Order: sequence, then C-alpha cells, then structure tokens
Amino acid sequence: MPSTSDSFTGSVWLRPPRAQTGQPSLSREQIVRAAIELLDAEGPAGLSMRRLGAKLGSGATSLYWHVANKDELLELAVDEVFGEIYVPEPGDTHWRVGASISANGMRSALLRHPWVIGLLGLHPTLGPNAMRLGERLVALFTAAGFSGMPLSHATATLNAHAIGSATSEAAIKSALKRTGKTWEEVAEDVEPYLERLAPDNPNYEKWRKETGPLRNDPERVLEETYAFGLDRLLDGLELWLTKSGAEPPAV
Amino acid sequence: MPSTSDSFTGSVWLRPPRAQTGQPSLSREQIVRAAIELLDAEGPAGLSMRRLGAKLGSGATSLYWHVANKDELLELAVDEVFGEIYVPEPGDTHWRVGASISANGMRSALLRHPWVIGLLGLHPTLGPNAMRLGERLVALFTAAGFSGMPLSHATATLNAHAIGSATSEAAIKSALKRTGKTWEEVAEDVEPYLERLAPDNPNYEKWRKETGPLRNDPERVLEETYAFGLDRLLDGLELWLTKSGAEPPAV
DNA sequence: GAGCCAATCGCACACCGTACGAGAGAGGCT
DNA sequence: AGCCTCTCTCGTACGGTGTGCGATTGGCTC
Repeated sequence: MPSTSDSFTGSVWLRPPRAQTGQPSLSREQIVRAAIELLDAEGPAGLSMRRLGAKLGSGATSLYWHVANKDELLELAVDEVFGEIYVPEPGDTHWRVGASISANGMRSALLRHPWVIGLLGLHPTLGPNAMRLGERLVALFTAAGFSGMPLSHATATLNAHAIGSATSEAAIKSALKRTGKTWEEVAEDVEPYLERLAPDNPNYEKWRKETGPLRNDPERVLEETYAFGLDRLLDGLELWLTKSGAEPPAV
Repeated sequence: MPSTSDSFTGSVWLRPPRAQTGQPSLSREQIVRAAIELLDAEGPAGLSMRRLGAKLGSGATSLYWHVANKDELLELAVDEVFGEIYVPEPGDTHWRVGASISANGMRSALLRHPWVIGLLGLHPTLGPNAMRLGERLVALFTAAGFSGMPLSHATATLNAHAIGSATSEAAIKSALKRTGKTWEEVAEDVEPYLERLAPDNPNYEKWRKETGPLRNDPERVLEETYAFGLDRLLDGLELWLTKSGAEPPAV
C-alpha cells in the first residue's frame, strides 16, 4: 500500500492504480462484483469482509490488498451500479425523453440495489461511471438549450427526483420484503393505528376514505407517483426554458 | 417485553406503550434525545448502545428495556427529527409558499441531521410526527385544489425533491467535514483527476471551463440548485393544476 | 411482612473491521 | 544458478459491536 497522502476523501478514484506482477488470484473487479451480489441478496448487513472472502475462496484480510477498507469497497460498488444507468445521446431523442430515460435508469438501478441509497449521502460519488453519467446529462441538457448554472441545477434536480422517489419506494418495498406480508396484510396491520390517530389527522383521514378503493396495487401506485412527479418536473423545466428565451444550439 | 406478534415491520408505532410503575431513571424520550445528540455529533458510527448507555450513566443493556433494539431506536430518532419540520396551515399562505416552507423544513432538518438520510430507505416512517407532516401536507394541497391520487403524488414529489437534494448536498458536506479541507483545496485535489478524465467528458469539460469562475461558494450553489429545482417543480404542479381545471375549494 | 413486577445491570456469545507480520511465489539481475 | 525484490495471500489477534439471559434491585399493593 503506497499510502498516498489523503487527497480529498482519500477517495479511491484519485489514487494511482496498483502495479501488478505477482500471481493475482483476486482482482478488484471480482471483489466488487461479489460484494454487489452479497448486498443485493442480503442487504447491507449481509456484507462482511469475512463473508466476502469466503465467497471468493480466500482469506478475509486478503481483500485488503486490493481495497483500502470496507468504505472504499462500498464506494466502488456504488459506482459500479451507476454503470448500469444508460443516458441517451443528445441527438437520439427529444431532451424530455432523454431525461426521462436517464431518470428512469437511475430510479430502477437504485431499486435493483437498494443498499446504494443508504450510501449516497456519505460520499460524493465521482467514480468513472458517475462521471460518465454527468457527462451524458450535460450533453443532453446542453442540446436542450440549458447552459451555465441552470444546466447544472437542472441535471441535479432530475437526479434528486430519482433519488428521492427511490428512497421512499425502497422504504416501502423493504418493509414488505422483510415482513414477507402482502400489501393487504400490511394495510390491515396499520389500520388500527391509523384509526387511533384519525382524530389528529382529519384531512388525511378524509383523503384516505375517499381514495381508499383506488389504492390497490402499491407497485403501480409507486410507479405512478414517480412518473407524475417526473412529468411535473419536466414541465417546469420546459416552461423555464421557453420563458428564459433560450435557443437550442444548432444540432 | 410483552413481545407482541410481529405486526407490520414489528414497528414501534404499532406496539402498545409500556406500562410504568417502577423507578424509571431512564426514559424512552431521554434515550432518543441522547441518541440524536450522539448521531449529530459523530455520525452513524458514533452511536453504539454502550456509548449511549455511558452517556446516560447507565448500563448498555438497560436501554433494551425501553427500546426493542437499535433499529427501533433509530426509527424513533428519525421520527423525532421529523418533528422539527413545520408545515403551515392552509389558510396562512398561498399553497406555493406553504409547500416551499414545508420542503425547506424537510431539507434543513435532513441537513441538520444527515444520518437520517441513510435511514430513510430502510423503513417507511409512520411515526406520529411523520403522520402529522402528512396530514398538514394533505391539508395544504387539498386547499390548493389537489385531490385523489394526484394529491398524494404531489406531496410525495415535494418530499422526494427535498430528500434527493439533501442527499447530494449531504454527500458533499460530509466529504468537506471529514477531510477538514476548504472547498478550494478539494477542488485542487480533484482537478488532476478531472483533467485525466477530460478526454472522455468533453461536454462536461466544456461546461466546467465556461462556468468555472461562477462556481465559487459551494454552500450558495447547493442552495441555489435546490431552490431552482423546487421552483421548477412548483411551476410544473401549478401548470397541472390549471390545466386539469381544478378549482380551489372555498377557503 | 409477603409477594409482585417494573427496571437495571453484568456477563457472555458471536460477529465485526482491520493492523500486523510471516510467508509464498514469480521476475529480474548479476 | 543464486539471490533479491516486490506482489500478493493469509492466520492471528485486538478492540469493538448488538443483544440474549438470568440475577438483582427497589418500590408498590395486599
């Protein structure tokens, strides 16, 4: 371990890659992939260095040659997940479609790997895949007519919507998965609690009574919530674009 | 511990409160408050049951009388933080202002207690404070003219924006705090990395060069990003409201 | 005073991240 | 050929973690 001085977060990305000559039976990519598999299968609690080592047929501490510590491994895993997100080229679609595809990709990647959500607030992700994502979004929104700080704000807001939506969605799905109950069973469980709180929540209660019959398939509802918000957001961005009098640059 | 059957997430909220007769030198509220102090001061890693016990002058395992386990303690702490968020009454302001105040409150609560962000994806929060928040938002958006599922979508989207924005913001601030460096120093550290990746990120690089001089105070930029997104979102919601021909109910 | 029961606590267990140093084995140099 | 160096693996050990369990305390009601 050359132990470069702690530049920025001491982040993986800023450190020169490791030279290689010996007999590597382990590799960083392999470790990261295995870690992701464990995390997907059993959640954040399912990943320990010992278990990961076992899964790879090696000692737990051997991993520390390829990875400085567990935190760094998680950073690598997060960026790997970002690699799954596709952002269209500017020319391929209208920017609204491109932005939708990008946000959908972010959302579904986060829902496929919900453990990522809990890590996003810890370090800024500036791995190569995250950078590529940023690059593509800049290209997309530049072509749409954004520039300067508003461009950055727009892309950040798009991502914020995907992240925020995925967070709430993951919370619900995690509860369903953990209890193994169906949506109906959970609703039954919560019902008496809501009844008890009803006097304090008249408006919510009224809304709940009125929309009760409509709220059946939670999967669908969650998706609609996300899509509704995305459409409103894109409407707002488009409105700003026209009002600010921006011209899309020549394609 | 009466050990009620595991209703829903076995969530704290659905369990009857504990009877009380003995000599309580510890209380649930006190424990939760102390836990929040520890979490605020030292982050998620700073909270252990032993340290918490020590801080309260009691044995670590004494806490387990008042709290089923650490997860439950964290759920309680999250709801406590939600209690800090103020949502105006419908009559008090235009709904856009009310929604802004609410989202601002959510954002700043999350930034005051960044550890909450990492917990939001784990359980749906249905504590009393979260419920009160929901109630107020329903009231606000009902008065604005929303109803049915779109009402729920609108409130969820508002929260998603606050959560998503706070997540990215917390990531950056956490890195700054952890390294103790100034924004300029971090920028210097990252610079060579960005230069190296520049060939792959032409659009991003172009944007970066153009806006370089403008991007000074990150605190301000982050706030502007959030505010820009919020405005676009509210624009989009307002547009939908007028286009859907909804009438605000009599006030 | 007897008995009950809420509340506190110490101990122990299994597990965690990881520092450290010993060793294996390949490659390059003389 | 001999040796040295450098990459890589691994066992051991340390100080921590969450928490199950049983013993203990002390105030309350009969």
